[in-house]
Amino acid sequence: MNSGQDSFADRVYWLVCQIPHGMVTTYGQIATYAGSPRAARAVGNLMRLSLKNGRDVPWHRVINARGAISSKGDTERAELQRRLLEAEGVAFDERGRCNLEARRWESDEVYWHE
DNA sequence: TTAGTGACTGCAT
DNA sequence: CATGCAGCCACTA
Repeated sequence: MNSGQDSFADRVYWLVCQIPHGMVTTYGQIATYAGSPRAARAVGNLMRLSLKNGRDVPWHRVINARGAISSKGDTERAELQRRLLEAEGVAFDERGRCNLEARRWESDEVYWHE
């Protein structure tokens, strides 16, 4: 769909913007759709940068593969992320995990392929 | 060009 | 289950 001109970061941002309200997806999933299955960690970094740079993307809809919110020290952001998701109807249990099975968003089209 | 960074992940314990 | 850890990767300075 896109000419290979765009960077990994561009594809990631585009994909995250496709996640519907009330749905979530994982770093690994975005990385896979963006064409680099093992770059989940890099996706996390990009989400961090997007927030820092005030990019207009629903970064809060991206969580880890265990269905939880990755805090890694930034409890402040983690709580905000949880509030934003709960406001969209995504519930978290006592262990801080949501029903990924039911809430996971999956792209309905093959966006990127080499 | 290179080394440092970290919102990840799967597997072993 | 929960923890720990090594492997992986794109972005930055």
